[in-house]
Amino acid sequence: MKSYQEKVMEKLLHGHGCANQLKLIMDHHAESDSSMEREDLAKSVLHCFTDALSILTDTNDHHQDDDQSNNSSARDSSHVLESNRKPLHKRGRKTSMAESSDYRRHESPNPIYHDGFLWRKYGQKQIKESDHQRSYYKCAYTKDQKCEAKKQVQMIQNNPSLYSTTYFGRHTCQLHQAYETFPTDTSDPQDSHMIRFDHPDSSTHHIIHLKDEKMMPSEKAEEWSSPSEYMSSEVACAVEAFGFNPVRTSSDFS
DNA sequence: GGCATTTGACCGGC
DNA sequence: GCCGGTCAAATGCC
Repeated sequence: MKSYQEKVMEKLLHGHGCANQLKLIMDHHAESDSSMEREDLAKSVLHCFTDALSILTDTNDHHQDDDQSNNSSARDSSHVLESNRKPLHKRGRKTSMAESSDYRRHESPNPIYHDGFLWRKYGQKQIKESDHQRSYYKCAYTKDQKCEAKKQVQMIQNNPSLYSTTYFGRHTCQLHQAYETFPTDTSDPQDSHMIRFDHPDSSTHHIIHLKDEKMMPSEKAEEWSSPSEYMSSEVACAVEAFGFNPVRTSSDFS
């Protein structure tokens, strides 16, 4: 019996082969003008990715169950006594987060912007200069792995709704651990997916929000040399034109 | 019961 | 004193 990794690899290799065929046809479109053949190949690629995602989704569900039982014992052993709480004078801000040099901003129509990390909400405030409340999130691994990444989410526009997500600090948590517990519910037809690309010579990053794109497993993205190896040619061309490097992918589950 | 979220209070910077 | 960021008890959900 095949393991789920083998099943996923089989699907991905098939999809990769179909994508290569599609690319060849598109490169030599003068010789072959079969739109039906291209459409079939595109469907095959999409189908392979959908199957691979389904397998991963099922597997993730089992991993989450395992993780929950393992984490519960870890939490018990790291139980913090009441007397170990931070003194009151440690509370409150030290410096403005917006004045921090290490922050990145992203705007999205979706308030629940999934960037591949797990976040825990720790506050919400009505901001004077805005009509909308601002939500504060910490990395879910703040305690376990002393990850100090944070983000703020705030609605900046009503119609159409637009949310600003500002990131502070860098994740020091183990990425693979975050992905293993990352929900990947693809049952929703409105489901959308995102890819993050870090620019090679700067600290900026760019995020592509993909509707109806089926993505590959995030950990694979770092192994590929070209975006065309794991995403649709349309998106890959756009990404390669920008010269960005793929870093990670994620999917919405709202 | 355990977990995440909500919410009011607290804190430090300005 | 105002404001934004954080804490932690209360609350809700599963």
